Amino acid sequence: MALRHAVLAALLDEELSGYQLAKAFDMGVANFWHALPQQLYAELTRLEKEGLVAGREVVQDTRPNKRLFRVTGGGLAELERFAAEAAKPSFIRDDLLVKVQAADHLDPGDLIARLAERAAFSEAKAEQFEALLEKMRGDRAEGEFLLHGERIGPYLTCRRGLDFERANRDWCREVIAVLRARSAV
Amino acid sequence: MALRHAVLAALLDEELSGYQLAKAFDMGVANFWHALPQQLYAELTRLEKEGLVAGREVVQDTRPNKRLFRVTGGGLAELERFAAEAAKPSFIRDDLLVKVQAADHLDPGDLIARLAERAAFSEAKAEQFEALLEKMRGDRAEGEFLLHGERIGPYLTCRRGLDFERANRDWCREVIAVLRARSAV
DNA sequence: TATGAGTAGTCACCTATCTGACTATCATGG
DNA sequence: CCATGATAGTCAGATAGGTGACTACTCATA
Repeated sequence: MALRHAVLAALLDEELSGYQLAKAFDMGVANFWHALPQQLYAELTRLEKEGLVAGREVVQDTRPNKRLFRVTGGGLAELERFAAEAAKPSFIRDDLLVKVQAADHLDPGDLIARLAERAAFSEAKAEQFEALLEKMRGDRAEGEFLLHGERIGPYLTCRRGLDFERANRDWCREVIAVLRARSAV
Repeated sequence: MALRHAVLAALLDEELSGYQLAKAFDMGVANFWHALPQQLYAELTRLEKEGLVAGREVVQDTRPNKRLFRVTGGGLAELERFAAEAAKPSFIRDDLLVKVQAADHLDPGDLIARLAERAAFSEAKAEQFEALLEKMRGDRAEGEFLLHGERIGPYLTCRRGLDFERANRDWCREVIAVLRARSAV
């Protein structure tokens, strides 16, 4: 159950509402975890009950009221504990890879269409990540920022996300090229 | 529910028992999916009930008997259907990334230890994949194999797995270097 | 003046996946 | 002769994660 830890990690730098957190999980946090809003609200409720985050009601006149959450000392301790235990090895789990595995027995046209979709998606994601990275490091050079910046955690995970999406995009294009070349023969 | 499709894809080229399938899911298939033996036996039972795979009993005198499964016409049709529908975008979901996201608030020593573990793990995985790729393409050059080989699906997914693990390894090493440099300041 | 998009959040259910314990038999090494 | 590991498979139960439907208010725009 690392969703709870992903939530804690995302709340470390900013006080966020469930709604804002859901947005974060669609952007920056998406580099390392994914969750739907419903899961996040549920997790925040649990975390608050356990004292790992603290919420405070913010009354807004022009919009619906919201609850902002921040990580408590207990929450930070829980993250420390989590960071100290061995991380489970991660693996790709991807529909598209399953389809390519079966490529020799399937219609290449369908496959090429899926690969092209994914290449475009990964390209767009990569651009988002690049923009995020630029925003985080400001006008500093990357080396300088990584050595002296205050919040490098999100930057480093975003870098991993960027490389991942670029690799996805390149792989999709290579597979498309291979399938096309074989069809042409 | 793509586990069923991962199982079908894995059974396309070879007739396998549940036990052998579990081994495949620990090696080659691990490039795109992961599952425990229990899940595989359960899935095979379901697939057989739906007529997507067919099992046959093989009596062995020296070992316990086993059931070998192959994909039926219905199973292949199901894979075709699956390949034609849009693939869900995949995302990294990784404990280690969660930990790095929180890096600015945690003990760097713990983190560096986890990163070093992962780098070693990814390095080992990458070597396994390299060996698998060599085995698959035999003495042919890669370009030649991809153009004229018979079973390129598993090769292409393995290539993706190799790149993924190499990227993991490199990223871990970079993060370690950054954390060390900041500690030294 | 509807209509849709954005903000903010909740409920109920379902299914996928993981954990841990279990039964067998045979082969190998110490 | 006993322990270990490989082969081959099963069951029960827990938890994580996903799906779909829903409320309610405000703002912009067509």
